[in-house]
Amino acid sequence: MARPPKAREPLKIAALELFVEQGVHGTGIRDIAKHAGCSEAALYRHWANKEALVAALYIEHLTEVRSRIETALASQDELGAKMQAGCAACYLLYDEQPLVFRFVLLVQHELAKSLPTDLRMPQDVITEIFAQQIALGRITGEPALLAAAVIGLFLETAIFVLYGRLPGPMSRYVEPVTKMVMRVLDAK
Amino acid sequence: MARPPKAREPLKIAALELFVEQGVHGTGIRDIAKHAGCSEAALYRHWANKEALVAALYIEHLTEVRSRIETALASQDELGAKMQAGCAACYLLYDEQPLVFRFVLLVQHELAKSLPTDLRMPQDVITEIFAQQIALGRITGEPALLAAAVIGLFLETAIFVLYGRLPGPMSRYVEPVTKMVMRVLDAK
Amino acid sequence: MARPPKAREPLKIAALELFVEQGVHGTGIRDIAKHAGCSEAALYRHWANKEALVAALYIEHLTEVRSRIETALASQDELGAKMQAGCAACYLLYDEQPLVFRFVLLVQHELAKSLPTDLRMPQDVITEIFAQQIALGRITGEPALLAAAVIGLFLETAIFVLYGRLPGPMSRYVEPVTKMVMRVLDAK
Amino acid sequence: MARPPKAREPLKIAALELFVEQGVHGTGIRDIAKHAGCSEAALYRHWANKEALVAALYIEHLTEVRSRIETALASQDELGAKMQAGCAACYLLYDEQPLVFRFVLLVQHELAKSLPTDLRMPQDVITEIFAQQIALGRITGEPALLAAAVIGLFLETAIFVLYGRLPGPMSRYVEPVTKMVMRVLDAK
DNA sequence: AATGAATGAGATTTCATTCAT
DNA sequence: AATGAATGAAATCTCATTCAT
Repeated sequence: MARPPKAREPLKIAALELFVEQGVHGTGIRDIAKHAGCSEAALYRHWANKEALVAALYIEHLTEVRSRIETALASQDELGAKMQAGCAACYLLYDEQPLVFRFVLLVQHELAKSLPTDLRMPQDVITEIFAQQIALGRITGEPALLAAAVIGLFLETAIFVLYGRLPGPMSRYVEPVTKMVMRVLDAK
Repeated sequence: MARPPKAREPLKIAALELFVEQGVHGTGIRDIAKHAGCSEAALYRHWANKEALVAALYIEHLTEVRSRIETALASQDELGAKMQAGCAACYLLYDEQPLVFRFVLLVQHELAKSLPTDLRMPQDVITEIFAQQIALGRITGEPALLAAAVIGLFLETAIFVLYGRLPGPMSRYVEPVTKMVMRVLDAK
Repeated sequence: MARPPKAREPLKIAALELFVEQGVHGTGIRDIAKHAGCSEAALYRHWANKEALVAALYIEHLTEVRSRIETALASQDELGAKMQAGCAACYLLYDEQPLVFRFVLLVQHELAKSLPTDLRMPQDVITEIFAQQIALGRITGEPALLAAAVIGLFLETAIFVLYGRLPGPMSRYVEPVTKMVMRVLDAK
Repeated sequence: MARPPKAREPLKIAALELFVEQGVHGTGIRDIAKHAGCSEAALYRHWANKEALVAALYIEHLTEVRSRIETALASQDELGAKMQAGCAACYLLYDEQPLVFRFVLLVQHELAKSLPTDLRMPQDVITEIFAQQIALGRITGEPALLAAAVIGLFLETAIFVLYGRLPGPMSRYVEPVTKMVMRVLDAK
């Protein structure tokens, strides 16, 4: 049996931190390896290159976020409760693991190309929920448009907190954001 | 009278196009010069360095967007009409000059550091409008939070169109987005 | 009795294939190990390093080729018969074990330095044969020059087949090449 | 007007020398730049990468060799005279510009892939000559096979000189090689 | 015994910027 | 004035080899 990987997790942690702090392009392999306490070459045993590392991190954390949302939404029956639960789940994540949330948020546009096209995104989850609710007659409108509105409302609030335009912690906005979301949805 | 500079505009156009397509970090001086049909050194005649070019472009276009919004908002008295005018102004810009809109939208996070901190942003404009409306008793709430919600709702719709999750043109969403914005604001 | 090594043969086969396809310098240890279905470290259990593997492969296969030639030449008395037998032996090898032939052929220049200088080469065998024949008065000329001519004539035909300039199989050229060789030698 | 290129020719000369001495794989960009007295980056203004430099050098010198052969062949009417002129032209090149000849000779197999498929090779020239001579009834046989035989005979003699198996200068072999070539061709 | 992780050294290549003409 | 050549520094990545389990 070969020795167990000792650099993999430190590399992931270092990369996440530095990508959030300095941006993906602003962070070099050197930086990551130094912070992880290993050689630069070690990175290449675990990921084909820097881009693959970024994509793997993004997919991993995006999937985590998506799962949280799915779990939260499935835990409630009524639309308002679903929205509140989903919002709470994400905003708590923001407070508990700010790096994960920020990474997913900040990196998304840099990756459009190199992602698998069949990756299920949080947007898909929200859009489907709204399609269901429309089918049930609870709300009206175009599912994708409602999803865009709700997600934007929800995310930009987090960005305002991120850039200091609104004071933290994030969780304090669960209630007011949920209310605004429900007004947008204009549910019966 | 001095003859007009020949390389300046082509360089700006090329830079805008390439920054949107490949990102700022992904675009090199050689790329820009080649697309502009001039030499690499020419760029340094007009801007101190690449960073200055990026900042100048961003400030110019952001200012344009902000001015459009200010003009549109000032052209109307009532809150609903203001929102509609501002939304229409921006979404028309999206359809007419998609590069400008995308540049301002996509490049913002890449630039957080290297920008003057006193730059007046569209967010400031919106936040002030809401502060005024609150002072007038037309709406209630925290101005920055309302601004975050409205801007997010408005922008994410554009991002959905950008990535093909919603069909274009952008201008078709002026009315429904305005309606959702007004529901968020819950104006009297 | 010790159990037989399990990785040795797969490594040799994989190395041979990859060296022929990609060149010695273009083939890495990881490539070889992956193709052989074993670990990279396994290679170092059987050879001191990559260079030693290359040299061992080359010497083994070159010796095989040389032995075939020696055996074939020794099996006949008359010069024409010798040439035909040697040619047939090699061209049959080409058809039966194309990798071996190509390896010896293509890799030789890549290796000039790292080989033992006292390695007996096919060229030496041919040169000696011609020296004998000259001593016997059957042919005239400079042995090394005749060897160069005959070997070149013989090898370049194989290279033409290798690159598709002449159709295979190689064995179809035994007779015409032998005839040309005999005309070059101008034997009595 | 920009400054004239000062590094291009020194880079070509250095590359040719080092490739012949140490092999293409054994020669690094560093080596080349140091020998040329310029920076490593200078190379990339003139060629896209190392491979492109190798290919450009090969094509340039191969074309030169091919032109010499074509000129020599065209300068004579009779087959024997053509062969002698072609052989003399190449062997003189070997003596005068040994680097060029060795480079073309040693590098050929490393490049099979990255070459334009429509590159006219010396082999094509020889094959066509023999096809013509066959059409004229001067010789008989398969043009490509005769070309392989003649080229191999001719080249391997040079390789023997290159590796010290035959004494130089190369030009001393013009006459005996031409005679052997004519015996191979068995011309009327 | 055998693995796959880890590494140091070095390779190629990119880049924004400066320079010489 | 304007070009394209040249550059130093750094980035990414590769490689043969050694190490720890």
